[in-house]
Amino acid sequence: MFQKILIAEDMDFINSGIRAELAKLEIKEIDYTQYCDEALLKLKSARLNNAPFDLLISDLSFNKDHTAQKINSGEELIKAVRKEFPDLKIVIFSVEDKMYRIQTLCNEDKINAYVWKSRDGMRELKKALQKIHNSNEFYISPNVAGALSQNEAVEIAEYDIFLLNCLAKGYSQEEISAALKNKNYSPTSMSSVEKRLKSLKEYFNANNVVHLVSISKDLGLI
Amino acid sequence: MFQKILIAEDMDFINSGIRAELAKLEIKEIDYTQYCDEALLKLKSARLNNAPFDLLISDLSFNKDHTAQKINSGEELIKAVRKEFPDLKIVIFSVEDKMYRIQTLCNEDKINAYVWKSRDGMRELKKALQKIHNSNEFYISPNVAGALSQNEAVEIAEYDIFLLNCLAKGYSQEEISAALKNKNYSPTSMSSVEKRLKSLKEYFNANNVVHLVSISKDLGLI
DNA sequence: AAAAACCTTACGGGTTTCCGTAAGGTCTGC
DNA sequence: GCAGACCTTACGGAAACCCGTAAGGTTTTT
Repeated sequence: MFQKILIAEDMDFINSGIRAELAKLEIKEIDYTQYCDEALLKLKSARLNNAPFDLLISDLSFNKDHTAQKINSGEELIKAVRKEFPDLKIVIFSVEDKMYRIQTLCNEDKINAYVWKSRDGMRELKKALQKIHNSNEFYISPNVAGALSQNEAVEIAEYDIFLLNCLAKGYSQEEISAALKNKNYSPTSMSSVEKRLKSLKEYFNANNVVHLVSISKDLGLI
Repeated sequence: MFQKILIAEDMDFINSGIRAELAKLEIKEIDYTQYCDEALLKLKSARLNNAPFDLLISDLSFNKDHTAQKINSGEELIKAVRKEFPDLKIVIFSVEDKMYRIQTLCNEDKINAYVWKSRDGMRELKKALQKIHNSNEFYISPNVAGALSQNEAVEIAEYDIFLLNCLAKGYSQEEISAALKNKNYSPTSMSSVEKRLKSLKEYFNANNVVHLVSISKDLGLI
């Protein structure tokens, strides 16, 4: 089994749960942190001391608190870790079930397992550790596996996210056009905004822009 | 301290964490369940056996699974428990920070503590147990205490929630009027819908209906 | 180099929403 | 019983959005 595991999880009651259960698996060393910056530091420090971690288990959302952080989310942490440790095995343990975010993590950040924080999340976490330790197979919780089996990934550009965010904030199309100019996006005309919104509505099968924004919130795009 | 505690929490990894930490507090008996129906049954059964629980710690959201339930949420569980056990101390331990839902629980369901599942959630859970055991004082996590200190609670009628849900589903105002007639709400004219939406926008300080729906989702109204 | 394809923008017309006003009905207070 | 307040609805005009078409510029393909 894994010998040295780092847990990056901001909630103390979840940290306790994971540590209590993993302790039963005869894992020699289990360390943990509630902060992303400290997680990266611990990984680096361990490598320098010739006693590297062989697994990182990380949450995705880290609530802000008084401690200023350079790395503000699990996604940022995973990117930073993957850059620095290309071969380290990484398990995401998250409540997130939004298709868009899971796809990005699996396809771009090359995580080794995605475990959904469901009722049987701990049981699945253990299964995932078993599976990825012995092989290079990828593990994903059955309930969210559908996020990856879609024929087409949701490919929404940063431009579109910006549009949707402007809509959600109550901007008119004229104001959206002005905001696009402000941020040096291209194109910026109102006609472009109209056309892009029309195609987004078609893509998501939305009846109108209210529906579009509602769907986007449900999908976790904004 | 409390002698016999029931934990109603659907996630196994959180159950583990809470039990592990509470075991350190010399609480004689800690039972748990992942299902609402079973929670109510356990409370009733214990009373019948003359060995009642003196505390219930419950989550709010319980994901559905294959096991059919009559009670489908923490809110429903709390209502049912409060009806049957008026004096039982109840602590909510939840990730929920939406003002609207917290207000309803505290004002209507008379819970004894609301502990937000934050980074220090476990530490706060312990503080809450200390506080409510010794007295009838109410405990709420500092971070979400603001939800109760608002001068006016958010008082949105069922009619308004219906309106907002229709909007989020992409209905036009004409379609909303028809849906209101269908459900025997009153009033139902398009003019009434216009006027009610106008006043909701004013109430929430929304620029337009897209903004209104976005705010409503953020507040947890829909 | 030229043609074709694609992108951006403007524009006009239709539809929906927004907003205020007015009329009629109901409820409340005197 | 009546006046005043409030609610519901209709309506008209303005504003915003929706949609297709057309023109000009840029990129790609031949």
